[in-house]
Amino acid sequence: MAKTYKLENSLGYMMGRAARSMGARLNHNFTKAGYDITCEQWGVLVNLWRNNGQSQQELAGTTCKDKTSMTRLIDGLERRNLVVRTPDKVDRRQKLIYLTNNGKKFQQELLHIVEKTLNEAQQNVQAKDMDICKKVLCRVYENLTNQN
Amino acid sequence: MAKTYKLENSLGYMMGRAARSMGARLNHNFTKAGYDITCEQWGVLVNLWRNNGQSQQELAGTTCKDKTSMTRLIDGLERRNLVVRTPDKVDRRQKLIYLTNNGKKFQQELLHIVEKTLNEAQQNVQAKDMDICKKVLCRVYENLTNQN
DNA sequence: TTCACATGGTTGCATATGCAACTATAAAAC
DNA sequence: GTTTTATAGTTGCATATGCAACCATGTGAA
Repeated sequence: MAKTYKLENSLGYMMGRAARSMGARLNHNFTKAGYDITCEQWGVLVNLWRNNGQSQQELAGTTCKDKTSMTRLIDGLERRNLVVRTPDKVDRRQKLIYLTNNGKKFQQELLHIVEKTLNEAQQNVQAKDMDICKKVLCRVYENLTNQN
Repeated sequence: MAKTYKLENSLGYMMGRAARSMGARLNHNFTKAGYDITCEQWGVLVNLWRNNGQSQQELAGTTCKDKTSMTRLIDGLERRNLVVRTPDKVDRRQKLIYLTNNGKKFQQELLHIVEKTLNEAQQNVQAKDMDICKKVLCRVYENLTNQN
């Protein structure tokens, strides 16, 4: 409270800046490797590779996004022929999202690009410091979502 | 490399999630207090409070944004009568951005909201862990901008 | 002096996000 | 069984971001 506020040293500024540079680098590495895909779309695909055929709400939950965002991410993935929407026969409100053959095919290559990008990002960072950083980020998220 | 990739434990995912929740909470707290302003616009205002009359490029530099983003942030700030664009008489390519009286007026109140939000975010986080987290975030940003 | 190049800013297009309002369907209440 | 309420998804509007193309102005070289 007594300390002067400095934007460049503010948590929000530093998180936003680092997250933005990370997403940009990943997008860049995808593009460079010839994949027309974004880092956010990647997050959806990861979930589907582990558990194919989820509803949009489930995907929104596991990727921590709004259902509106998910609608549009899936629009994009469908346009790229990576997933398809299938109406659920039991609950006809739901649409289940399935990977296409195209969407299944690139799993390993994309994973490799992601790991390469993570290595770029984590250069000269000690593993224990990274662990602490992740714990703090996780706590910050919890603090701000459990409406305190 | 040998470890399995888990999205929920991935640096990019955790940074993005925390940054997004932070921005959302700040926007929410601004709105709740009756201010029609966003967290990104706040970043520009902070810079102007410290140094009024910067060019758009300068502002883009200090807030780590693209000049296109800055054009549109300033569009928004101008619509809200918080800043004005003034053509520079020396270098007529530049436009210098000045706070209006309106933009100067709310500095203290907005700062108070930001500090309150930071306190919400940092609950139950030890100061030394937060320092480590910020150092890591800073390093990650550096790793990804100095095109390694 | 003129031409090439660099710089500051804007615009168009694409992606991403969130809120509010809407439609359709399901489930609960009566 | 009908009415009410909840849930899944979409759409419109607003903000934010980045790339490429563009215009205007400044600068340096021939």
